[in-house]
Amino acid sequence: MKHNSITNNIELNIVDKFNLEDTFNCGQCFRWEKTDDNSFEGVAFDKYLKITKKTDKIILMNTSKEDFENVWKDYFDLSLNYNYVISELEKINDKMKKICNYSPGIRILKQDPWEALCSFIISQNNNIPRIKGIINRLCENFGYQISNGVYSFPKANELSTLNDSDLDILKCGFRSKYILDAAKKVSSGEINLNNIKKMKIDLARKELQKIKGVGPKVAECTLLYGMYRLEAFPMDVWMKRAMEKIFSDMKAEDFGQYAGIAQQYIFNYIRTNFES
DNA sequence: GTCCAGGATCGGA
DNA sequence: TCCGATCATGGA
Repeated sequence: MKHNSITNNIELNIVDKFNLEDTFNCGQCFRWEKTDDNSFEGVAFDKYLKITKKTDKIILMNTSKEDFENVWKDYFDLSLNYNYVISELEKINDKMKKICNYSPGIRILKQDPWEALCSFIISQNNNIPRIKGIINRLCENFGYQISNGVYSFPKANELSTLNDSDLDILKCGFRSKYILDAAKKVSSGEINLNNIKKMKIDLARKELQKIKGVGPKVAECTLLYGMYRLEAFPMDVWMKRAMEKIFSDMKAEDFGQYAGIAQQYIFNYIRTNFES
């Protein structure tokens, strides 16, 4: 018989400059919200978490040691030394150094591959508040209830049996048929996300783009946020703007093995500093 | 009313 | 291969 695991607060001494607000609000995830008491709450891998920062500590509230070891430690990418990553990125040039200094507390969240794929299909030609709304409705209508008012992200096989009109409730427009195509191909095994995760990146890109509604940008986001491929470098309208204005002499490949993290710092910088 | 949002697809040059 | 129109929806 399975007994309840002991829940408790888990305190982490802040490694690097880990900043919750920047990490959750930099456009890589859509299921974390700030609470009245200046914490954040969200769901990942079917687990709810409330997390907060107090001076020199990050506090994971009411969680268990197992969940920390099995889920959150990886999810928050706690094994990677971001001070080292930043020191490498700063070698690129002075502009990159300045941008690293702007929001050095961002970490790449190691999200579930299917959730990342599905979320970024929804993100196309869309804005972040509406993306969050659509994903909320997706979870409330087709996920299962984890606890009061908290829902899981529906799995591919849970969506694969639906038809187009079932998704009308999401109000996601032309993206419905893309979500269903992805769900069918992933649940049938025609597209195997676990295999793609380990492929050479060019082949991985091609495989993901076999799904309708998945082009270069969505594939790149899936690789970076859902498959921890830090060399992936998503180029959206903001990044194109930044590459023109700031890095006109550079290409994605010039940012090295941590290009994805560089991209995240650049994206956050240009999106929160847009002028003229 | 027009424009835009972490784009992709389609048809026609 | 490249380019413009189009795709739903909602907020500014």
